Amino acid sequence: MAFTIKEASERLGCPAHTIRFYEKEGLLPYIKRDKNGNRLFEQDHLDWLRVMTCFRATGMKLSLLKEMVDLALDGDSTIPQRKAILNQYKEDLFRRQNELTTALDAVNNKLSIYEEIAKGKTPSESQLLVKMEESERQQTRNEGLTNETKNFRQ
Amino acid sequence: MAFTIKEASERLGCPAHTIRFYEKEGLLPYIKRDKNGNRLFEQDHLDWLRVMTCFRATGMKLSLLKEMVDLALDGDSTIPQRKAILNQYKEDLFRRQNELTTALDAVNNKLSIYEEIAKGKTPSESQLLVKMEESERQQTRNEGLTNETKNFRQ
DNA sequence: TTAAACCTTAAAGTACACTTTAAGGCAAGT
DNA sequence: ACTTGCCTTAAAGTGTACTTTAAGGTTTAA
Repeated sequence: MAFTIKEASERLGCPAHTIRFYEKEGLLPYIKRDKNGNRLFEQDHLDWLRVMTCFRATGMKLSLLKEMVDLALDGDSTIPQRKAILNQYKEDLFRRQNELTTALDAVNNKLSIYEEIAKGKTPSESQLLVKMEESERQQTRNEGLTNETKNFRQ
Repeated sequence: MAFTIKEASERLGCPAHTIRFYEKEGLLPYIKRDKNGNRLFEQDHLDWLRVMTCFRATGMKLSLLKEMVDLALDGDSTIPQRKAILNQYKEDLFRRQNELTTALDAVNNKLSIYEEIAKGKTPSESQLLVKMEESERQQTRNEGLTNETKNFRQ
């Protein structure tokens, strides 16, 4: 069974123009056409598009996807190269996971500081993101000073 | 104690030009200057820069960082807005975590398919990313056919 | 005193991934 | 016949975040 570009677009939640762009970039080889030249997508194309969307959302560049497609077109002998690419990408994914964890910690810390301020408590000096709050509470004291002498601490 | 831009750059692993760019965009208020106009960074600035780098690496846009800075400059009364921004961002982080998990699953699946191929096994029909391999093994059979009749399945 | 190694600014350029625009073909319904 | 709605292409435009360039000022060591 074959799908029109609109059906593909709807199924993937991906703009038709983007799909055409991907095909033009060589990321989606061997798309057939009907007698009017309209694209016909097979389920396999949708599957691969979904994978590309997934990899793109997590930081893989189009150029790397292109490399993988080109290697795949060259046959099984390129599997070692493709394995190397995916293992490298996997490292990237782990690094991103760590970055997300760090960012979540920072956000939660910031939010807890807001709670402390709401309760009228003084936040700890050493915490990340605390200084910004302190500077805010200095703002009234800073009024009337020149820019040069303001001691805003982000 | 104050740091030059080079010292700040080295401590953060962030190009000096990027730091200047951030200051110009209003993300780093109240940086002092020495008598020659050279920037002097306090520890607080480095701390905030580190937070911005952390948030940037996890998808926060500069425009949102700018909003947060501007709100912070307006004092404690803007804490509800900043809380809303951070809670929204937290949702983004969770979504990204899910996307990473999905991508890792897809990568591991792909890698396991490579193993199966190495062992000469036929990969399961229904698995994500399998079709690409199949199409590769079809390549030899496809030779001699026109582009139109090729049935490459990505 | 002059070269190296910093620093400054403004502005232009780059990378990436779309996204939009313009111009037009085909088929089905009224 | 003609409007609607789908499709096509090539090319230009956009947004984001830097990054590089150009031109020049200051400090320090040889």
